[in-house]
Amino acid sequence: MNLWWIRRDLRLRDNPALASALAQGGGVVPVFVLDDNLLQKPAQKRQAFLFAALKSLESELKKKGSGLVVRRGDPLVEIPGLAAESAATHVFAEEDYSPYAANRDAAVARQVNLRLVHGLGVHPPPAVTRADGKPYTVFTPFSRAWKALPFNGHPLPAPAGLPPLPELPSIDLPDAEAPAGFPASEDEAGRRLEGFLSGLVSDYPDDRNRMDLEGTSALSPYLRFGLLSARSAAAAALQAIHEGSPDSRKGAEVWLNELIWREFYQSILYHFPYVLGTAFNPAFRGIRWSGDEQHLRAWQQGLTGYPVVDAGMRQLVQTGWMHNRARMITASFLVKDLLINWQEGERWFMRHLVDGDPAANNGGWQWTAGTGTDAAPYFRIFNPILQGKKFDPLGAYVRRWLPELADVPGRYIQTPWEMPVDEQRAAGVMIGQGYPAPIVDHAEARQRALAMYKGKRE
DNA sequence: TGAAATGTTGGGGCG
DNA sequence: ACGCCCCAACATTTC
Repeated sequence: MNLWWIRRDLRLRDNPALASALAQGGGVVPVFVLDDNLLQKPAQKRQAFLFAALKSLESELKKKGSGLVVRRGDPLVEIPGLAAESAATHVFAEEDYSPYAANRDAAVARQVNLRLVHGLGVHPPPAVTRADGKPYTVFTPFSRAWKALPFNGHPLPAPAGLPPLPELPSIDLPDAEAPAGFPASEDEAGRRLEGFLSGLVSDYPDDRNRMDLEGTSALSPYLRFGLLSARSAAAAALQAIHEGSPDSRKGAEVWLNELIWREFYQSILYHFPYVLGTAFNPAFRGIRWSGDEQHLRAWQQGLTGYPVVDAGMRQLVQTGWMHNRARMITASFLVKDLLINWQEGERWFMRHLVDGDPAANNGGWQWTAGTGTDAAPYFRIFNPILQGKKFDPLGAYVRRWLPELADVPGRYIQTPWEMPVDEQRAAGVMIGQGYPAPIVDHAEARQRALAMYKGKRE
């Protein structure tokens, strides 16, 4: 008997861990451990997505003649325990590169015959390194090396049937509904991928930045929990690049780059696990960040007075997802305008994002803060007003998430504090009451940030 | 995957 | 006709 220990590979298609367990012969027990260490962390929407996805996976497993064993507790106890109960000789699992996962797996491997199989990304981190074996710390050369590696582009099919599941104790999955807008099934992930690559992708290079449109693939939660494999996504992108129309070819090229960014940050976390605790670049470790609790709370609640920032933050808390452009704008605002430690933002995002992934989230925050690999230069400071005008030209995104500004005329939608009082009255919102005045002046904040960072540089 | 400050150019109004 | 000024539009530099 073998265990297929499921962690963030909730799929039957293109699942190398499952395929290896099947190839081993002698039967497979699919198991998921509800890890108390992880479930303690506040991340309601993400957990709801996970539970719903598990429910869906369980029913797919049953259709194939198997089932799912669910345990709750510490994997260091539960996995060896189940291996003993089921007389399993091997435990197969998809390798996960976060420090927590790596330590957990090393500890489990001391007790059972654990076979870690690569499947989280397209290429395992050690495969994408420089000629001297050292990791890349700049994206462009990393992506060049990534693209140069052989990739056959043929994801594994789902197994036609599975060996029956022996009688084993299992607990019920927690009841949870997937967050609105993200039905949690492998089929849904496949449909989205196909739909995206046959439609939206041709306008992706421009539309992906438009916060008022749905121009992105919205696949992040599915990739996060492996309802869709990175290999399947990359294979489909490459197919569009080779066979699509000129527009969809270009779009797929840009989108593939986003997949590579994901893998770049996985590789960074693999090679430099300390980034979860401190700045990648030592020059920026001594910064004295602001401890202004009111500013932090205003940012978290979407009450900064800058409409695009607030729209993004409310979209996050209400839906568990935020448009990528808005992620950059809100992150820049926390770090550069409020001078609050990027780690506060990292934590808040992890708490609310359905797609929250330590590697990508940390990479994104350190990029914004200018403290990371291939980071934005410290003087790159987003102007929330200009960003709003450029990427939400009609103000539709702002109005959608800030109902109190619904009737503000277009010329003031990114700068409502400039509205004359009679216009405020006409729009049904008084600045300072129904919607806050800006909590900082962006021009002043920019000067403060430049001075602060300049002092810290080298 | 930035924005502001500064520099340059050229058309048009005007005496 | 000509020179001057203003300023929009674009380019380059700087943070």
